[in-house]
Amino acid sequence: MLDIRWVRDNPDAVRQMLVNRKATFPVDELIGFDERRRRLLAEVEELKARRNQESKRIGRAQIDGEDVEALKEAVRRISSRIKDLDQEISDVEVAQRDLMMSIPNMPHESVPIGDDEEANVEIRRWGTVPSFSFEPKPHWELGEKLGILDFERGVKLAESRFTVLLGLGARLERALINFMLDLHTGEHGFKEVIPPFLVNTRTMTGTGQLPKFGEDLYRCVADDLWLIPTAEVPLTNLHAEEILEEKDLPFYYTAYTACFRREAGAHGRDVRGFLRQHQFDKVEMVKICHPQKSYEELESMTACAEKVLQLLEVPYRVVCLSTGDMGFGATKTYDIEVWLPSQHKYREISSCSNCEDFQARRMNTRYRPESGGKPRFVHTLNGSGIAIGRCLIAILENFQNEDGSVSIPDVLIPYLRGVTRIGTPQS
RNA sequence: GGAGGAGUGGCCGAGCGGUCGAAGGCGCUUGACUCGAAAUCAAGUGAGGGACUUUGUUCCUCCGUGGGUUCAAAUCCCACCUCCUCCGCCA
Repeated sequence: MLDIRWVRDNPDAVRQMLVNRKATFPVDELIGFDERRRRLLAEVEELKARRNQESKRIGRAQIDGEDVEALKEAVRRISSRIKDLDQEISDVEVAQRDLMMSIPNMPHESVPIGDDEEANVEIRRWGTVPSFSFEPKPHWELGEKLGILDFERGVKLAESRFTVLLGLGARLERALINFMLDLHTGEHGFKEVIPPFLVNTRTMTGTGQLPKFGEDLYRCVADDLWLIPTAEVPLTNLHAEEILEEKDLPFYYTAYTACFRREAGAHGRDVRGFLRQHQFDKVEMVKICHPQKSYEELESMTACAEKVLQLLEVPYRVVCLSTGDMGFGATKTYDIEVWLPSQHKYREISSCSNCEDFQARRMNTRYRPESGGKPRFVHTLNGSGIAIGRCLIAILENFQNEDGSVSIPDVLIPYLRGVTRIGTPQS
């Protein structure tokens, strides 16, 4: 959520942002609501001041034994008018807030302006793309042949885009989770969290999934709870409605959770394989920090995600998303993309974003400056650290051998109790 | 799920329908005392929004949440939420 006072003073900047993001939003309507709200507020507050004064007068007059009926009647009329105005204000506030909840965040000035992923800017590459002496197979072929990915039974148990992991596939998934959590807690200073996988509407609204993107979420209607699409939601909301001490900033949280996404707009995209699932595992990183530190925190958090791939020795690149490709709440986003030999291109495996105070406003998460003064909004960041399923894909494809077996990256071998290879070599 | 009890400021805890944004205590901040600390004493110490002669004064709102009664609600009524105790069920 943006600051309405800032929007009021900078409507043209907001309009330009909407063009850059290829979004539409009724800026004038919003400003109209705000003007009306403030006008009504001034009127009702004056009436309330009068009512409070007159009521006290009635109390005193009664003690003195005066006749107060006429006074009462006058105040009754004021109260009735106040009630009408309060209702009107509440209606305007609801309407205004609904609109405010649907404006995307202002991108940072360093973000490339463009319509879509074509305008994204590559920042750096790491590792060498493997060259195979044979035609590398896609992960779904490798996984099925090795008996570690079962797509048919996933569909049987649930529906399409659900997959069963078996044997060393499940073990590898779990090894990746443990490896990443150990890295972030042991080397990067994150506190490990196990949050609820279902959250309420308020929490979903705090990070920006609601009200706009409900179609992408699974919902438990009977209990009015939603399955989390990412651990960003519960982790960022840990401090919702709190005033933190400046000296306690920053907070670093990491969590493994399953993530649930309806993929409503993705029909026909990545239909084969494990890349795009309704349920997938992810280790997430969240930072809650001082406003002046959020951009350096974005750089260091991206480095934390990169470290995972460096230790696994999987080639990747980092891109800075353009205004048209960036998420709703972000001011700046780095995507990390891993090399997938079967597709001969880089595919997203992590997304690290600074949201500045956009989510903090929605959640009402503030800190008290040490120098004194009013509480101020914190900045929040989130990043995949990293997507487990896609990481498993990257390992299967990049570490495949000609005989269809897959070698295990050195760093994971202890996590697999010494297993160095999935599938026995045939030659 | 059934039966009871409770929700007040950072914490504990008072609060006859009007002078209560809320006693008292703890904690915290500042000052005095001290070589320094402790103790003691004094003062201050919630949040949000608005106005103005914009660092000070003033107004409005907030006592779990939302309604209602009333000239006036922390205080009365209703619903909901959360927590605690006991019983039942359960990984």
